[in-house]
Amino acid sequence: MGRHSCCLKQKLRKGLWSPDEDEKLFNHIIRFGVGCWSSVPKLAGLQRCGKSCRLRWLNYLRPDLKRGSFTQEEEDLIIGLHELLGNRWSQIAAHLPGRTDNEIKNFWNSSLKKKLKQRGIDPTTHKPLTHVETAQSNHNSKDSIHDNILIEPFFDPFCAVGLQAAADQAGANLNLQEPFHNSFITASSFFQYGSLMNGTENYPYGDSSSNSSSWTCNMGAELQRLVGNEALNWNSERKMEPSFGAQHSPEDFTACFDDFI
DNA sequence: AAAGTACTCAACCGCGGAGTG
DNA sequence: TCACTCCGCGGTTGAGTACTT
Repeated sequence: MGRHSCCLKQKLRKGLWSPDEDEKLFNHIIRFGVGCWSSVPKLAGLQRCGKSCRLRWLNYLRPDLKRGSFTQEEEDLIIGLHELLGNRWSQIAAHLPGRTDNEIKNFWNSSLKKKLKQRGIDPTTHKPLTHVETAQSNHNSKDSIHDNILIEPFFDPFCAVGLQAAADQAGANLNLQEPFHNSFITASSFFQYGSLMNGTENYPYGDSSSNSSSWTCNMGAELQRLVGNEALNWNSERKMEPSFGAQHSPEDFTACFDDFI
């Protein structure tokens, strides 16, 4: 097995993506879709391997990404799903529209694990820690001052995403996320939401005024509904569909894209 | 103000599974 | 069945930034 063959080639760039590279990749996928990831770098004129392009697209450039800090509802959902699914980040992400597995994984490792320890809960087993472990955890941990800091997008190909982040920051119930999604779905049918959206479109997302505690009270039943047989039948696991399908025309996307800029 | 420490998050790495010839 | 390629996932790393001393 070993290293991916595309990474063995010389002169491939690594590290952070430049805005120019982002633009090339974004424009290429707008026009032609993904197709074969291994051919994307060459066709897009990038000195990157296909894996790198895929990761950049999925974690940053995808227009359906939700930006900004995690809401209390999302936080509760992640904790509940983690209890059921463990470190299956892609499956957890499938239940959080607009969030990536990488984003959730980072959030879990940097913030949620500590929060659970502070509450006396073992983040691995979700069971109460021993008194010694709890005391140790409380002694070593501090409240993260970043918990309420909004992550501002640097390069946001869709300004609506930034608007949603602003709404989140202000705590206003502007619910920009929904029209954002609906426009993509109804105006162009461009995205293949597949399992990502099925069964999740009725979430109380975007309703920042909703009562967090009451939502949490219903979380057990909600999780059962969401996860359903997945938690019990690992053989039936679903995978996220690619965001782009070859059947969509560039014009569809461009028209849709223009609505948002 | 400077140095040290802690934290975040984008990106990479390595592995396993699926598909194909 | 085997060899190979490609894709996707989870774990890990390291640069940049924020915070503390």
